[in-house]
Amino acid sequence: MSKRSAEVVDESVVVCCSPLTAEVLSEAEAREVALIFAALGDPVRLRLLSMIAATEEACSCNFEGPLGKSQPTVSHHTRILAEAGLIVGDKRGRWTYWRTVPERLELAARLLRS
Amino acid sequence: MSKRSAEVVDESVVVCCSPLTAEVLSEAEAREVALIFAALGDPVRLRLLSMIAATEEACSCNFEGPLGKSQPTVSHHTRILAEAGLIVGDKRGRWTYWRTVPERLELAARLLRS
DNA sequence: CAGACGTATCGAAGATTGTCAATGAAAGAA
DNA sequence: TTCTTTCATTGACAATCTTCGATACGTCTG
Repeated sequence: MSKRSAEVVDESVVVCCSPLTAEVLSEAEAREVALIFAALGDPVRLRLLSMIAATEEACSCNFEGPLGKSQPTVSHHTRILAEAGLIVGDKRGRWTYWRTVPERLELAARLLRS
Repeated sequence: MSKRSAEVVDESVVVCCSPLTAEVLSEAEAREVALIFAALGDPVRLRLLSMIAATEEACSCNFEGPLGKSQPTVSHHTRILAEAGLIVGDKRGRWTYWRTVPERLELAARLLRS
């Protein structure tokens, strides 16, 4: 969380509906959309995302083992996914429970449909 | 082209249909899917892709100006998009004409739908 | 309170990536 | 043939990214 919290997504440029193939992207639009796909462009984060999706209410401690990555590394990746708006974390007690943001995934999918 | 040609996509792991959120990805699957999204995770490549989609039969020389990038840089990005299977190049005479691969974009979109 | 636990942050090492000047290769024009 | 044009490749550098050990922070337990 560089700004305020993991669930804050920069909405300075509103990425809405039209597919990439419908009109040429401006530089600002491209920069924001790239943030979403870049978050999806890492194998560890893809597996992390699918693990979070597999269980509602997944806590970070469940990921280190299956991913074979250290705790700081897992924390780093959850942060990037959260900054891209793809997941949100719910801090309850000592644990942080993560869940996906279906609308954000749907938005990304819409961008790719022609 | 590290292997044979820009349009050859490594199909060692068949990425087919089921969304990321349906089941936990294996490491090999994640690695291949990440290749697609990583290709989409750069602003210059996103604009390049949308430019190619905007005109059927787009030649590389049309991109340097609008993108504000050098010719080798444009070539580098078209190669990455091609290796991800998102575009294919048709070399006719002196020009290379690029076009998108809708099925590949549709596949990427399907991976994101829950 | 002190200790254990889950997570985030810091700092640094190593790998990967984006970029461009220089060069090469292939095709048409003169 | 020689020159020009279009694109790919090479080599190099800076910026970014992935990773982890060390450390700090907040929370629960005893």
